[in-house]
Amino acid sequence: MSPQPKYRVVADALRREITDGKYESSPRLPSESELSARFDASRNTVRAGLNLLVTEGLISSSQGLGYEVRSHEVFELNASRFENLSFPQNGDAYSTDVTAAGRRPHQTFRVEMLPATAYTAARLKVDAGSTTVLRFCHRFVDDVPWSTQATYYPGWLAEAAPRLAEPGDIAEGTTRYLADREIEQVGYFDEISARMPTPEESRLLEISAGVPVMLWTRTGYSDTRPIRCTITTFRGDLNRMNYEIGDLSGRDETL
Amino acid sequence: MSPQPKYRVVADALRREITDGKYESSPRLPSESELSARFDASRNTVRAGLNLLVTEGLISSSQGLGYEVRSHEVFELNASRFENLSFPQNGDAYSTDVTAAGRRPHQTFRVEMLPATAYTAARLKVDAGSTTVLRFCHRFVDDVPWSTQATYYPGWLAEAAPRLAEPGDIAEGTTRYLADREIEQVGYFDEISARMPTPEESRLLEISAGVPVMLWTRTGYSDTRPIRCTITTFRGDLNRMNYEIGDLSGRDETL
DNA sequence: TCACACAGCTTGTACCAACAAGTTGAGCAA
DNA sequence: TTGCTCAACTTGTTGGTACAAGCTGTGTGA
Repeated sequence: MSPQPKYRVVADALRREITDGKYESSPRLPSESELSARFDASRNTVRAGLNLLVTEGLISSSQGLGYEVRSHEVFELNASRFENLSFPQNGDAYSTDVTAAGRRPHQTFRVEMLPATAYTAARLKVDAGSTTVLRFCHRFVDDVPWSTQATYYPGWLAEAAPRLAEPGDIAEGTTRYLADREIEQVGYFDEISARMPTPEESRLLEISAGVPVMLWTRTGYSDTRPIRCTITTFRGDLNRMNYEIGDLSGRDETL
Repeated sequence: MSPQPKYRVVADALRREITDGKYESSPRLPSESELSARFDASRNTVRAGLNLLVTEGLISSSQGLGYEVRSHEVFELNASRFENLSFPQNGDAYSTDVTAAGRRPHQTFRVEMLPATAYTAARLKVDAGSTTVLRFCHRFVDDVPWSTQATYYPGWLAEAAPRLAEPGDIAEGTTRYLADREIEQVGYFDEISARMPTPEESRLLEISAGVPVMLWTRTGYSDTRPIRCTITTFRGDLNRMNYEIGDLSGRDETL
């Protein structure tokens, strides 16, 4: 027999109750002192158990209010819809998607000139430290922070298309603007990874403990070289990315 | 002035030192008692700060040894490579990929009959609770648990292709086996999400605190309906998924 | 030389105490 | 009725103590 630590017993019992649906009617958990009495454990031990569930993303706590079972509502994100002239994705896709879902979109926007990091330099095939243009979006759904999107353009492209580096919005969309300068995106390379958020990301996305972020890096190519690199950061618990590949005539959309 | 809690001060200072590369030569952090003296804080407070970094995935601890900065080594996973007759992916792709990377692959395998969950039923377009065949793989790289892969086949398909439900391996690969029975996969639909692991997943993948899992669900379709649903679970910190879309002649592979 | 015990380090678990700070509702005062 | 104060709850922070348990090197005994 290896006796489980008491705080794990607490966590396991509560996790079981949660997955069994005990808190579906009212998501509020018993208070620390109630649990302390129930499990004959000190408040610290109960807190250790609760903290385990928090880092698992199962519950969240707020001072003065107590612990609650977290509810997810997943947002679908179709990533294989090709971005091109007839189907621009820049910003508009986000607005239309969110509006279509009956939610209210909102975003802030800024433009910066930055030296390329190792990560962006490798993808844009420019020297690390060379100048890049960053167009940065902070997006909200119903005033809840949803994602950040940082698109980096290589310096040579900003010279050929100077409005990229200007602070204002580009009304016709960057894809169209670039195409008018004979730079067309014909393919892209997507990378997806997940990790725990940095403090900066936690702040921007208002992420509490136990929620990972998904990182989606899309490098866009002309027929000869990379022309942009978009890094999108999502809350992992609220988003699901989709790719459609091949012939999907056997699929109807009523998932 | 809003004075930061002391444990956050500890976490911020150590996080800063880590990102500045102070522990690159030797990943070992000072002991709790040393940090306690340095920050003039109790051991409990220092532990709270360290725990924050653990849940952020930055460090890990082991009893008797101390705290260490975690190192990542990312494994690339090309998901857009189409699985079909000329390019089967079943199991073989994993082995060849891992071997190509100079690592040693190893996997365990089992077959089960299971009632469909809401999740698999919706994707396979069968009734929840109806019988499905699960073919389950637990995969290791250099004896480190790497991923689990659960492929569910609908009951009607298992009747048409009985070897799916038999415990043994299918030497020619399931894709070929199904094609010989005139069931060909012509398209698939991928869904990717991230969350913190369940205790079961932590156990199977030997995941410590602060590491999310990536869930990759691939539903394969024949020209008329879904024929399988594969749910792959990865360690988020060790894997990156890639998709190539469109014309990538402008991309060379030396990323 | 070799094997084992043990001291001295590390983190893990568990308890106690006290106060700070956020939330809510009761109840009083205008 | 309206608005405010405040008590009573909640979790958050910080300190303390004690012992368990894992790891490593020293040194003793065979």
